[in-house]
Amino acid sequence: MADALQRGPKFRRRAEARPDEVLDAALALFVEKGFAATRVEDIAARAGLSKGAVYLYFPSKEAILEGLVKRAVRPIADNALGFLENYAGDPRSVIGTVLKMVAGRLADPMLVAIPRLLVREMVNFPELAQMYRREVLDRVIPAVSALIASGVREGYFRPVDPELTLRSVIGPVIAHMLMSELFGIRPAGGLEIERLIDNHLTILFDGLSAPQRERRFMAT
Amino acid sequence: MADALQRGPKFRRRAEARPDEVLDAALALFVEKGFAATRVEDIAARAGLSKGAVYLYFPSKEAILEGLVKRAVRPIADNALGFLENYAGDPRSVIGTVLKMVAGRLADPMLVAIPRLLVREMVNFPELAQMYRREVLDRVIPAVSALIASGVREGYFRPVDPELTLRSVIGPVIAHMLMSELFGIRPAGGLEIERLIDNHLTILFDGLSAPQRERRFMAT
DNA sequence: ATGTAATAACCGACCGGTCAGTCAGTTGCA
DNA sequence: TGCAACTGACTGACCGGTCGGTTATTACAT
Repeated sequence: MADALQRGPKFRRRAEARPDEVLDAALALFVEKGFAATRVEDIAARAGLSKGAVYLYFPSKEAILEGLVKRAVRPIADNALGFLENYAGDPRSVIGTVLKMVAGRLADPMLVAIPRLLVREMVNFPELAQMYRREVLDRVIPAVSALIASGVREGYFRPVDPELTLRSVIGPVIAHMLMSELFGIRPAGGLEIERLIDNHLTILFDGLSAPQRERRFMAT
Repeated sequence: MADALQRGPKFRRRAEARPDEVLDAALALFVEKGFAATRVEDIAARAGLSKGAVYLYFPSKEAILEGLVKRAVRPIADNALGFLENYAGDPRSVIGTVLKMVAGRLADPMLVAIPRLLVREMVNFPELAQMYRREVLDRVIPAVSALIASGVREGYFRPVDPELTLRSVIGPVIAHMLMSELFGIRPAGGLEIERLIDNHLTILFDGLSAPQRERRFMAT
C-alpha cells in the first residue's frame, strides 16, 4: 500500500521528492516480483501517484531500473572503501571488522535488494551489470586484495596469492547469505552471522586441521 | 527449409525424443534471456517444431520450466551424494576430491544452468525453489555437515561447529563461481579453479596467519 | 507393389488478455 | 487566470494458448 500520506494536500504538488518515491516503490516491487512481472501501474500506486505521473519523471520503465541502480551504486562502494583504504596495523583485525560491518549492513533488506535485483536482471540489462561492476566491484575487490597483499608483505600472512585468497575471505559470508536469503537454510543456533564470522575467522587465520595431526595436505 | 537437404524425415515421427528436445531448447533460452522474456515460439523454433506442437507435449509454458527442473534435479543430487556418503579415512582428502569434482562439473555450462535459472526465477515460482531445496540441498548439505562432524569426532579437525564450518568449506568456491560467471572477474593467472582450490585448501586446513607471528591455537 | 483409409505428428493463423506508454483533460495552488 | 502537477481512459504491440487444417506414416486390402 502507499504510505503516501493523505494528510496535507491531496496532491503532492511541488514534486522534488517524487522521483525518489517512485524509485523506492519500484525497488520494493522489483525485488518482490522481478522487473518483468512488475507493472508500472503498481509502482505508481505504491508511490501514491497515477501511472501517467510516473512518466513525468521517468521516460520509460527501464529508466526506472536504471535510476534505481545509479542511485544505489555510489553509497555502497564509498561506504565500504572508507573502511578499507586507510587502515593500520594487523590486517586481520581490519578483515574482522569489515566482515562484521558488511554482514551487519547485509542484514538490512533494503541494502541487499540492489545486488539481488541486479543478479536477476543482469541478463536482460547487461549495461547495468557493467556499471555495478565498474562502480562497486572494481573498486572494492582491489582494495581487499591490496589489504591481503600488504598483510603478506608485512609478514602477517603466509605468502598466498591475494586474488585467490580474497575468495577465501569473503566466500563463507557469501555462501551464508545465499543459503539464508535464497533458500532459508540457516544453522541451528540463533544470531547466526556473528557466530558464523567468528567461526570463519578462527579457521581462516588458524586453519581447520587439529594441531596434533600431520599438517600440509594436498589432494592433487 | 529446403527439402533438398533433408537428413531423415521432415517430421520427426515417433516422438519420444521430443519432450527432451523441447526442454533442451527451453533451458538454453531461459538461461540466455530469462523465463519471461522467452517466447514459446522461440523455444519451438529452436527445438525444430512449431508453437502448436510444443503444446502437444507440455500443457503450458510454466510446465516446461517445471519439467526442466524436475529432469535436472535427480542426477545432480545423486551424483554428489555417491561421493560423500561412503568415504573412509582422513576427511580432508574427501573434501579436496569433492571440491575439485564439483568445480569440474561446474565448468560445464549445461550443469550450472539449472541452479542459475532457479535463482533467477525463484521469486516467481517458489515451488520450484522448494523442490530444488528438498531434492538437492537438503540432502547434500547434511552429508557434508556429517562429514565435517565425523572429522571432528575422529580428531582430524579442531572442535568446530559443522554447520558453520560447512560454509567455510564451500564458500570460496561459490564466491569464485559468482565472480567469474556473473561478472567475468577472474584472477590474473590461468587455470583458475585448480589454483583456487589448492590455495583455499591450504588456508582452510592450515590457516592464513604466518607461523612466526603470534597464533591463537596452533602449537606446531 | 499399389491404392486407400486411419491416425499420429505437426503447423500457424487467430483469439483474448495484458501492459508499456500516450494524451486530452482535471485539479490544486499562487 | 495561469500553469504545473497530476489523472486515467485509451492504443497498439506483444504473447500464451487454442484449434481447424495439413502432412507424413502406418495398416490393410488388393
